[in-house]
Amino acid sequence: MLKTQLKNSKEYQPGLSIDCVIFGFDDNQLKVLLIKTGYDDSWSLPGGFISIDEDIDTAAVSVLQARTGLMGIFLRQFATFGTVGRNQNHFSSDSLAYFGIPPEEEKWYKSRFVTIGYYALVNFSKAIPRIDNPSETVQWVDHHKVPALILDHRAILDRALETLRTELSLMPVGYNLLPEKFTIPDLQKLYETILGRKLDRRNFLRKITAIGILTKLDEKKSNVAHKAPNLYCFDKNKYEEVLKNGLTQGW
Amino acid sequence: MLKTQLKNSKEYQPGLSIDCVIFGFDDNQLKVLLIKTGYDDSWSLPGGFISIDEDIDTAAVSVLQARTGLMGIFLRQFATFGTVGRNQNHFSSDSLAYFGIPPEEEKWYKSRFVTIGYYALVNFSKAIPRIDNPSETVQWVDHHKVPALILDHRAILDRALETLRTELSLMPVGYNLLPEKFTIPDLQKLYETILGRKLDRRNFLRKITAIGILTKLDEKKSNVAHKAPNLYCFDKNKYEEVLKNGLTQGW
DNA sequence: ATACAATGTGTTAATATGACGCAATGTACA
DNA sequence: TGTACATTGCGTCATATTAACACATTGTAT
Repeated sequence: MLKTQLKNSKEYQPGLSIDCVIFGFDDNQLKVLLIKTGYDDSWSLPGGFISIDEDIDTAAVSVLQARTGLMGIFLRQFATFGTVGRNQNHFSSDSLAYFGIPPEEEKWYKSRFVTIGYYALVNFSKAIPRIDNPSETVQWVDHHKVPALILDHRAILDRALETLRTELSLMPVGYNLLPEKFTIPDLQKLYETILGRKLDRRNFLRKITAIGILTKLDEKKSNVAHKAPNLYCFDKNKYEEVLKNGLTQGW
Repeated sequence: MLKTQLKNSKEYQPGLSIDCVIFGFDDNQLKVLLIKTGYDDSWSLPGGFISIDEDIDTAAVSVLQARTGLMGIFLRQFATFGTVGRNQNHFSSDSLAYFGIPPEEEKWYKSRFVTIGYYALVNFSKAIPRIDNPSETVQWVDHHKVPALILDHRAILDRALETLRTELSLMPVGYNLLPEKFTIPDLQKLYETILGRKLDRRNFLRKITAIGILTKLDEKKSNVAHKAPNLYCFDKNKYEEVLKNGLTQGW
């Protein structure tokens, strides 16, 4: 949550931070980008502070860009977390010293923080987890196998997933999580993973194609066992159109 | 936005405020509770600051309670607003002096603020608009006739209404906006007002009763022209149940 | 060649939705 | 007093949507 930026605390909006739940899809798993600090090997969501002259949305984009190297990503604010004790006793003086925070800045870091939660959907294959501090680890983790997280990050993650599930029925989400060319079974697995339940193959195909944002390519997936599924891509124009109007149906 | 609380600024979370969009329903109109300050007759959403030792949700409850006298209300955080310039040049030194802010506190008020938006649904007949400063006016305004508002409050209001519309299909909202006993036509008018379009009478009845949260009373509305409609009330238990599971259908 | 696992397409019954018809009720006014 | 009228309550029907399932097709593995 810290090392990405390191200005003087006066240059940041006080008492306010950003935390991002960055989702990716790979190996039929919904993964989340997590960070392990070198100080105490604790895991956390990637986050950062808000420059005093920066929109909160822009700050979120910065965090995302810093961690994944990606731009123009699907990014959405979903909730703000601000119970009183949420970051109480989080930073010890030792840890701040470890992170290179000068003593006169300690008070700022130890004060009460409210955090704005954003979630992002990224194309796993294009995202490169970035480390700007060698003692940090940035890692994709299956959302079923998330370790203990600092502060209330677990609750933030849960809320993000909950939001994603709800929004899945309101808009076509796959576009942001899959590579350019993909198969319908792939897309279905993505939906099943997010929703946490099985869907009927045939009904899924009918519904997803009925939306009208998929283009069937004259190409099949290669190197697969059994029958090779057809490849599809998203029709970006129609996708934008549907995003505006919203979807009606559920899954 | 100010006068509700007036502690020393050090007792508040810096750079962070709460704004509430309080909805009520009366005279077949969806109304919003607005505040006119005595200083320059400008209108704003009721809001306040967050005590350093107070959860943000609690702060929102406080604002609501201070303005409507109501407790145990449906209150929901919907978005956080934080573009850089949103409160730039909002408070002049003159205005702060008018509000009784000592000069040494000016810097705090003039600094950049991020605001957390909450919306509330209240029973109009039970809510008593409260004025804690005689120079202020607290008033219910038809959401179609909202005057110019300060800062980005118009955008906050719009987002709140948008959220309410979406949530209307996800949960039974009427419970919080209507008096204990009400008629189906009343409830329909509420839905129509929120959604901004007409619904078919007969289909509405079918759908709303199918949810199973309404209890038909052995009583008719009195003092009405034409045929007296039956009175209903909400079944609080079933309502809670449905809230948990969520609704599927749309309107 | 044949078994197998997964894909592509079609069918059908149940349910939900939207668009109406019509009788019943209670007030207003001749 | 009784007739017009707006509004309510209940029902019908055609159509759209959904869920559940059958079957032929394809390409790999043995």
